Amino acid sequence: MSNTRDAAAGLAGEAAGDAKTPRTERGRRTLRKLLDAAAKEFGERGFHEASVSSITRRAGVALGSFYTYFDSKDALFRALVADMSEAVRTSARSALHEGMDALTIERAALAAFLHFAAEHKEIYRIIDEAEFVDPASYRQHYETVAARIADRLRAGAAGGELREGLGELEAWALMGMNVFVGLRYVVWGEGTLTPDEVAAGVNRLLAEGIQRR
Amino acid sequence: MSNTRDAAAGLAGEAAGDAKTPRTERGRRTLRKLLDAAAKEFGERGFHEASVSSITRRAGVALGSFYTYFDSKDALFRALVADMSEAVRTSARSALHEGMDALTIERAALAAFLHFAAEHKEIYRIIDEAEFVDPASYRQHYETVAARIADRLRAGAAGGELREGLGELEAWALMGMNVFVGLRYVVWGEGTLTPDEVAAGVNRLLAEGIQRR
Amino acid sequence: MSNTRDAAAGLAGEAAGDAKTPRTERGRRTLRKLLDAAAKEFGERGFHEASVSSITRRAGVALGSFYTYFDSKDALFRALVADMSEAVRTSARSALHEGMDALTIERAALAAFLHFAAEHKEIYRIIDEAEFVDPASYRQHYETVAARIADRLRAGAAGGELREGLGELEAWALMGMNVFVGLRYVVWGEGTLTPDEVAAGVNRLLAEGIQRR
Amino acid sequence: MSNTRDAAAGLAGEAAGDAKTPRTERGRRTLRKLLDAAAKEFGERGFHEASVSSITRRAGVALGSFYTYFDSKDALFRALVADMSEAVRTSARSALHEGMDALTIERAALAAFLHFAAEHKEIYRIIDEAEFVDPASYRQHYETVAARIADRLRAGAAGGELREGLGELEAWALMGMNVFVGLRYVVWGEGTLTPDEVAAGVNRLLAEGIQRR
DNA sequence: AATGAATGAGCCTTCATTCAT
DNA sequence: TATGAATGAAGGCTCATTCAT
Repeated sequence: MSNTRDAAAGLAGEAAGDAKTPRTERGRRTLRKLLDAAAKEFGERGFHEASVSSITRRAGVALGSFYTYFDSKDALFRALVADMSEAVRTSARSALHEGMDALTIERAALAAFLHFAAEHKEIYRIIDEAEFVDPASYRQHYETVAARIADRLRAGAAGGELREGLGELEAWALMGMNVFVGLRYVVWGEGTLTPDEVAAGVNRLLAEGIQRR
Repeated sequence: MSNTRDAAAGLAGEAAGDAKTPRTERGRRTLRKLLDAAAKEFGERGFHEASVSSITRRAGVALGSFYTYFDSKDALFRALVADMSEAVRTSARSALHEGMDALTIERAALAAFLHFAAEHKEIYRIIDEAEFVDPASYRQHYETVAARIADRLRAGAAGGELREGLGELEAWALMGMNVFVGLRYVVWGEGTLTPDEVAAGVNRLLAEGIQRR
Repeated sequence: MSNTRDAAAGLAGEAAGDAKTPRTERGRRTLRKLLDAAAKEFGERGFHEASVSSITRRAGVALGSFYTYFDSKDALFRALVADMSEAVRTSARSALHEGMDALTIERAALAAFLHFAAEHKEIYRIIDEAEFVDPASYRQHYETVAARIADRLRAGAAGGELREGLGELEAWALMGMNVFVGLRYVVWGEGTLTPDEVAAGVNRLLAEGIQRR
Repeated sequence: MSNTRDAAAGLAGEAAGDAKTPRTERGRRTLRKLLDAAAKEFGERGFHEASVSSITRRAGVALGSFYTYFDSKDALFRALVADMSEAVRTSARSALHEGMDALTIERAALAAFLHFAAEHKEIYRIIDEAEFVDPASYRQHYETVAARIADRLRAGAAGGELREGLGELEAWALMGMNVFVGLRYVVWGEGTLTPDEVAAGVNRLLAEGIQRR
């Protein structure tokens, strides 16, 4: 994550709240190595199985150096969650363009998310584990995403493309759909459907529902 | 969980796979106390923060007694996940009756799930944490639930109530909706909507979709 | 051991000091089963790896029954060591006959010991481990054996068959030879030499020494 | 052991196989303290009664430091056995000089061993206990020593000083003598005979045997 | 006598964090 | 900044022994 431009932005932003700001270029590189190693380690083994020493070993820095950049293992984890949360939202946002109709927007957002998840499978484990390690950020992540979706739904209704009465409830439902199909078809794979096929299928369900007409 | 009739059934069934069967009545009581204490402890503190010794303290039995009934902390957790997984499915199944139409069935299943979750809030933490502690059972839980939903959707389509082409993808989407609205409105509460209102709202979304017609 | 006549005698004798005497025939059988199971268990796994519960499991009796016959795991071990110690000495004694000359006596005693060890390989582990579990009986065992050997050597010298001046030192040396060749050729085997060949070789060494004449 | 020159050599050699090599001088000191404390602790209480925490307490280092240098209590024990085994052999070897005749060599080797044992009484307990804790190294120790003795006996025979036909069997017998007289007169003491007197007595037995001539 | 559940002290090991260099 | 040794609290698990039936 943190080796992409978006993440770099994220890092400079929210993640900085938990990481200590390096003063030298060398320090900046060390911090980057730690963050990358941590994303892999947490993604593969989960927060509790991951150890600070294996993260530093992976990053190729000394154990003690860890505490030059983070106050604690928890702080690193929080930085990472914030980083990823920001990155997912950024990826969705950048998939949306002027002039798309409301349904197309939802499809594009889901497709973007699925592609993102395909490249960063750690994201599920890391954000899900926040429920246990840092409940506040877990909750905040989903509330923020839901709020965005709700805004789009209301805008669509206001624009006459979507039916009236859509709001928070529908946003959460929609978000749940997206998360679960991502888990099933992207993370667990078994490659039956591509991200775009999944997005199309879900979009139809979203548009028409399941009732025969 | 294990103090409900359903759970008792579950215990005798799958959970027994991980717990050693007591031979005396006293032993049966001790096992029950341990399971109940564990559900609370894991629900409140999560797997890693929970300690065997605090579970036994809660249960009012000696530390060593734990190992009379479980091979390890992990084994207890697995027993609990199996127990809960079984119990959720049982609660949904028992809400369905002959003669319900396909959409009503989905609404009833969701409402049942929400009511169940309201009474057993631990279920979210415990099943979610299985992703980290026992990934196999986590996956199996959701795959089993999805398979049931998919069956119902196909049956509804066959019966002419639902549109053609519904299958696994839609089942996962539907399951995701249910799980997330449960998290938002039941577990996190803030009491804005009752379980039945949530079920009704989601059901409408499911039936018609979001498109204006 | 304890299922041989000699051992039974031993049991009624010294071992009784550590085992509680059963009052009924059923009790006698249970005690016997425990002793036999213990000899196997201690022989295979050593004192510390052996557990009271696995001994009772092997013996086919309930865990609690153990304490009907022994005060502790240590007491059982002591009983066993005494039992074996007695049995080894008995086996050597019974190999000696009137009219044997002094060197033949030593060869017969060693051969008897080696045959005994071949049938009761546990003996090495059990007696050796006494050094750690019950040092007094370890020491006593070897001192008793050495005293017997010393007596025989002195008798041989008195009878004019052996040279003058033999005593405790030579007895310990002789005992060490016997124990080590038993370890090498009987317990660790590799079947290069039979007990009788070993006894013959050692006896020649004993008779003539190693110097060229 | 490790505070002697020989042991220091041993440490750098075989023992290093089980201990992690320290990178700083301070680390080297800590490792040394642990090894010395362990030799005492194992010698006094035996492997099972010794606890890692009492070893570190004795060494004056924190509990956790133990695991900076050893993977486990077992690994420490193995390191110690290798260390001691090496040290005994070294002490014997260094007692032998050019020009000694075959019998003198054996006497000198035994005397050296007895003096060594007098200063390091732990050696008996530690090597003997290897039979239970690490059987492979126990066996290897004695096989190595026996092989050395056998080589010397064959060389003596080739040189015309010892009789023909000496080999492995006689080596084991000789080793057994040495070990047992060491146990009796050095470890258990009672100071009746000095190491040199013991060595002389055993050497005569070895040279002439016990038969009257 | 026999059974098997219950007890709890004790031990090894891990690992986040701090310190000295 | 960087390094790696040092620290010690904490926790899972074993098992000899005792109890209740």
